[in-house]
Amino acid sequence: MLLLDKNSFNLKDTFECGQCFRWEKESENSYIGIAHSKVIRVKEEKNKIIIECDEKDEKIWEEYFDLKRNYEEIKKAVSINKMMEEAVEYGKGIRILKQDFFEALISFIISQQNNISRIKKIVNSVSKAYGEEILFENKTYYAFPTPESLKKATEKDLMDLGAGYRAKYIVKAVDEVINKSLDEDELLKMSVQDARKRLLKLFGVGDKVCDCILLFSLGKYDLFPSDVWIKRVMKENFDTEFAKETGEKMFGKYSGFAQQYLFYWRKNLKAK
DNA sequence: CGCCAGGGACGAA
DNA sequence: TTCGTCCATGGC
Repeated sequence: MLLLDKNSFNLKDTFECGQCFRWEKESENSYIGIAHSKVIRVKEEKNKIIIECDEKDEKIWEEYFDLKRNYEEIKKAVSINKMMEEAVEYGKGIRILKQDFFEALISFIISQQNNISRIKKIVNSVSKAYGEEILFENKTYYAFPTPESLKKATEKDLMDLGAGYRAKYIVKAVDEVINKSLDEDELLKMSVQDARKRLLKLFGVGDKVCDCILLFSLGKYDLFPSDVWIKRVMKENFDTEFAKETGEKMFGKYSGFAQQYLFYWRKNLKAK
């Protein structure tokens, strides 16, 4: 069990800002999620955030929840104008989760041209069909499948689970992970530019999905993944069609954080 | 019914 | 290089 000060960690902001797909609200002040083949509950009580976990796993969750990072510093640094101040204020409890590489790879392939509730639905059905069962408080949950297990899924299987035209992308990505043509450790050793180039070679992985994988699982925080919402907010506020380039120039090593505050704010709050 | 969703492949110009 | 068009699917 990890006990944290509530400052700069809000459950709703972190789990519902669109970065992850396997967390569900359990009650007014608790969420249950599946990550690293474990089910875990995070609660908010008084002024504390409580991560219910085994003592032996604390290191895992410390990394997953990015607990060592000073988010107050980041928020100050990206608050470069009125809009950013507003976006940061709206999403001030966001932490960028460090998710499993294979899970992020497949999940963000699924995310393309899709909406968040359906992404979650598909990721859950894939997990239920190919992931390991986890029993938690007398309920069965399913871990995100290993590459070896997901290898059993054919394109048709994945279509039947709702993946749509992305099914063929998933099959190929799984193959490349299995045969080590795509390897997490190798990506980590590369420069960001080289890691991008490698991921962009994958069938069905373009700029946006590539940046999400790098940001949300490999800790490349100097990227500014640009989807329709980010393009919209950058166009509206900076009159630019080049959201990614402009964002990365403006926010540098904090691009990924800035991007997440903006996405969450623009998508949920601003009408029109 | 048409439009949209955390896009990308593909062929045409 | 850039630009249309198509791709599955469900919610509204």
